Amino acid sequence: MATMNDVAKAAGVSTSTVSYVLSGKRTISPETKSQVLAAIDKLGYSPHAGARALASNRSNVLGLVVPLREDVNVSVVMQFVAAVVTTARNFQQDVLLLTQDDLGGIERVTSQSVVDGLVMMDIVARDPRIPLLAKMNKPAVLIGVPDDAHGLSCIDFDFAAASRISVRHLVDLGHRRIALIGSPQASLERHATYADRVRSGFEEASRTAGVEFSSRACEANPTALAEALRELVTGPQGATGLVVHNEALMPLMRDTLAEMQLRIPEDVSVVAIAPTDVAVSSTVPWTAVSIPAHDIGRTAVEMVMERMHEQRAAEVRLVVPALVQRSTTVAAPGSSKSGPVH
Amino acid sequence: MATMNDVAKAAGVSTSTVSYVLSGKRTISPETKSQVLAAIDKLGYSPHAGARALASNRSNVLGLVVPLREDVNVSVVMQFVAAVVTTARNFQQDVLLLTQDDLGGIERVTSQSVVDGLVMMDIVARDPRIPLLAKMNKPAVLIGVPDDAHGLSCIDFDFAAASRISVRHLVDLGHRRIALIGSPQASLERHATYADRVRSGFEEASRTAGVEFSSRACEANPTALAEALRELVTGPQGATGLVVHNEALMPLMRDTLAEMQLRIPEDVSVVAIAPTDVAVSSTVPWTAVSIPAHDIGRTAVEMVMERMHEQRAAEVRLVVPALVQRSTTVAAPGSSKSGPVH
DNA sequence: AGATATATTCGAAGCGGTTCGCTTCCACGG
DNA sequence: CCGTGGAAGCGAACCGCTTCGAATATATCT
Repeated sequence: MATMNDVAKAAGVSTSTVSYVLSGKRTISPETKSQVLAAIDKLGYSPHAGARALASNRSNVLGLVVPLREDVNVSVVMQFVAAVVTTARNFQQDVLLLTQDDLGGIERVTSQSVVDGLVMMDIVARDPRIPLLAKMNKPAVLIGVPDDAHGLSCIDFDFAAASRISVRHLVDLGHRRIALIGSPQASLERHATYADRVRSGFEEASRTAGVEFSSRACEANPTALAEALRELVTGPQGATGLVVHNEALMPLMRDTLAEMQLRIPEDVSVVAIAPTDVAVSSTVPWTAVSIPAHDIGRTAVEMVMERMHEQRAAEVRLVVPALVQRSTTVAAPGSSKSGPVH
Repeated sequence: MATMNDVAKAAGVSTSTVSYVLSGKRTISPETKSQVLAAIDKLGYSPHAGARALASNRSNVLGLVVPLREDVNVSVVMQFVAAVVTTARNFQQDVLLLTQDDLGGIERVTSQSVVDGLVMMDIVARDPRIPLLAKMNKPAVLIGVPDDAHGLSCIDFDFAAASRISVRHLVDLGHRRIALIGSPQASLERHATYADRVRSGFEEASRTAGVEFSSRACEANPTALAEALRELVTGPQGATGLVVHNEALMPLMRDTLAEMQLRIPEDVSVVAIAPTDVAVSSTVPWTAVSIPAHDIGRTAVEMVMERMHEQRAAEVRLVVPALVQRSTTVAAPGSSKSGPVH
C-alpha cells in the first residue's frame, strides 16, 4: 500500500503538503494540488485509518448500541439502524455495532477510542449503562428517556402523547370502555421507557376523559393475544376500543379476533402504535400513530455530531406524534359520535 | 488518558515490557507482570485502538455488509447480524456495519484498513461488488453463492435442497399438483441467490417426482397473495400442496386463505421455508424447513477469521436443511397415502 | 527602497503502540 | 573456572498521518 510519503515523493512535495491537500486545512496552490491529486490517483493511495485516528484523535466511527433481544420490534430496530448508518455517512462516519448485552463493549470502544461517539437504543428507566456511558466523556445520545440521563442527551418519540391521542381518538368516536394491549411482559418489567410511557399516557388520558380503561402486556403469540382479548374485550371489561402497541402482534390481530367472532371495526375499534409499514401492510390498514423511526435515528446522529466538537448542553427532544385514521376505527356501537354517553 | 508510557513509568519498567505483558508474546516474570497489571489498574489505562491498529496493522474490526432494503426479510437479517456480532466478539473483533447500496463503502473500509475482513450478505447471482471485493486482498466471506465468486469463500443455506425436500414431503403425502410461492419479484429480478435456488430446486424436484407444478413470485401484501392463491390454488392449476418461501407473507397466509374459503390443511397443505421463529409464532405452527440464520452467521465469521492469518483456499459451504412437520401438511384429498412414504 | 503582509510550502515533533535485536543475569555442565 | 544457553527486560526504530512553527517567495504599502 502506498503511504502519504510515497505520494509526497511522487508529487515532489512534502508529506505535510499532501496532508493539507487532503484535509483542506491550509491553502495550497492549484498547481501543487493537482500534482498531488495526480500522484494519489496514480499510486492508488488511500489514507490509513489507524494512523489517522492516532494522529488526529478521531476515529470517524460512531458506536450504535442495538437491542438484539427477542422481545423487541425487529423492523423498527432495522429502520433505526438504517437511518443511523445513512446519516452517519453524511458526516463521514462509519458505524460500529454493539449489542445491548455486551456491557463491557460500551466501555471498551469508548475508552480505547474505537468510536468518537455513541448512540444507544432501547433505554430502560434506570439503565445501568447510563452512568457508565456518562463517565466516558464521549458524546452520546440516548434513544429513549431514562429516569436520570446523567447529563446525556436524549431523543425519543413522544410515546405518552401517542397514547393520549389514541385514547382521545377512540373517545371522540364515542367509545366508553377502552383497553391497551402493550408490549411483552419482559419489556414492561425491565421498564423500557417506551413501554412505561405508553401505559402512563394511556391511563392519564383515559382518566381525563372519564372512561373505563384497563391495560395489560401481551406476548407476541396467538395464544397470549387470544387470552388478552378474552380478558379485555369479550370479558367483563367489554372494551369496544383498543390501543395496541406491540408490533409483532399486529399480523396476528385480525386472525385472532376473527376466531373469536369479533369483527373490526364493527365490534371493536383498533388503533395501532406502530411503524408505518406495519400499519399499512396488513390485510386491512390500521388506524395508527406512526413511529417515525427514521427521523429519530437521523436526529440522534445529528445530535451526536453537534456535540463532537463544540461543548453543548444536554437536551431532551421528543418527536411529536400524529394519528392517521384508516379503516379500523369507527364510532362506538350505539353511540352518537359527538355526545358522551353514560 | 493514560498511555502505555505512563503505565511503564508507574510500574518502573519499559514500554516494551508493558506491551509484552499485554500481548503475552514474550515471557515476563510473574512479579513484573503483576506490577504492570497493578499500574494499569491504578491508572485506568486502556490501549488506544488507533495506535494499535497503526503499529500492528490490524484493526480488530470486521465489516458486515447488510441489506437494508425493503424487500428482504428483516428478522432473518437481524438473526444474521446478531450471530455475526456475537461470534466476532469471541474473536476479539468488533463489527462495522455497511449498507448494501453504499458501494464505495466496501472499498473505503478495506483500502483504508478500517476493517480486517468482511462478511457480505444478500449476494446476487452476478454481484458487482464481488470483483471489487476480490481485489481488495482482505479476507472476505459471502453469505450466498454467486455465479462467480472470484476466489472468495461462500457460505449459504442449501436453498435448493430445502426446496427439494419440501417438494418430496408434499409428494410423499400424495399431492400431485403443487406450487411455489416465492420471494417478491424484486428479489427474483435481481437474482438474489436464495430466490433463484429455491425456484430451481422446486422445479427440479417436481419434475423428478413427475407431478404438476408451477411457481411464481409474490409481493408481501394481502392483495398480491390473494391473486397468487387464486392463480395457483383455486384456479386451473388447482394445487393442493404449497411451498412458500417468503417470510413476510406467512402472517397473512392463514387470513387470506380463510377469506377464500380455503382451509389449511384440509384444502391445501403448506410447507414454509422460513426461520424457525416465523414458522412457529403463528396461529398454527407451519410445517417448515427452518433457515438456520444463526449458524450461518457464526460460520461466516469463523471462515473470515480462519483466513485472517494463514493463507487458505477458498471454499463453498452449504448448510443442510431439515424439514419439521407440524400441522399444516396432511395427505392430499382423495389420496390413499396417510403419511410420508419412502 | 525598506518594511510589512500574504500566500505557499517545508520540516519536525508528536500521536501511542509493536517488535526486533541486544544486554544482563543466572544456572548448569564440563 | 569458563563457556553456554535460556529467561527477562530494555531501547530504539518504525507504523502513517496531523499539525505547528518557521522559511521562502511574492505582493503591497509608505
